[in-house]
Amino acid sequence: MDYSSWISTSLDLNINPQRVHEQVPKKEVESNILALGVKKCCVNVKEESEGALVEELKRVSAENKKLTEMLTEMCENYNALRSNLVEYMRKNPDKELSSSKKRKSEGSNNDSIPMGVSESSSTDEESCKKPKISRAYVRTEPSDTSLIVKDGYQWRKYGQKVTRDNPSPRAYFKCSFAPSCLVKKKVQRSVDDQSVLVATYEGEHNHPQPSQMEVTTGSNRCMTLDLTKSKSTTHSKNINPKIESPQVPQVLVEQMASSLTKDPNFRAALVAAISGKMLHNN
DNA sequence: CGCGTTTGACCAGCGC
DNA sequence: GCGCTGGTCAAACGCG
Repeated sequence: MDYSSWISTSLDLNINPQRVHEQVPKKEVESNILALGVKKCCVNVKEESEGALVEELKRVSAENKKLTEMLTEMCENYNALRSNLVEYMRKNPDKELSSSKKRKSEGSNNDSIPMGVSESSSTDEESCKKPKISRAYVRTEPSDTSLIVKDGYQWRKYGQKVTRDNPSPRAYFKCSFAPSCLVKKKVQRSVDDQSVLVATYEGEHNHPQPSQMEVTTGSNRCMTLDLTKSKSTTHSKNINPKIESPQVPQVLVEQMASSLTKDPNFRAALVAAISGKMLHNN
């Protein structure tokens, strides 16, 4: 299975301050510019600057439209890929499971739900006995050999093993809040795509995230389809993704928007762009 | 010196 | 019962 296609959901927006006025067609920018423009017009009505603002507004609107189209296209691609993947898994039902004789509960919980995150499908009775299990796929730099997944929580590594069905080592982590928090995490590179880390979470955190910022600022990793934060990125419970929901594209959109607005680099670029535009127009 | 990581040893579940 | 395998432990080690 090749993850490289469906994981490339990044908008890849260039937030370089030098170019940001061309690359960030956010409605937020538009509204800000509008608001600023109105204020400015009230104070100092110049036909010249008014014309420039109208032109700028047109340009930003066009960019916003373009971005919307890109997003629509991306969602369509996502749905197509998802369909292909479901079809593939239907045709090869034992491809993923056949390679290992699953032990204990993991076997019944790792049924391949083919997206960025899967979740335990155990019954209510089983869920009372077994910790909730979910998966997250994280794209990393191919040259990055570490098995670190920035998910906002602090983890303590307690072991590493090379498993039979995957030449890449599997790292074992416990939540650093243990023993009060018994959540465990296993991280291993995908056997099909070495640039993809597969993080398997067991259990639920009983405490808030120590650091939300690490998710977006800690590294250059691209959290691909981390639907563990699909409901709200501000909520601490983040290990119960619902990937079967037909609203997944909307979730993706929300997550991307959330990531963008939380990204300090993006915010800085936004501020620089607006400031630069204001100075330029003055 | 304290804390986190590494890594070999050990344990337990499962199939034969 | 034995061997294989995944998961965990804990001493050694490194780093700040």
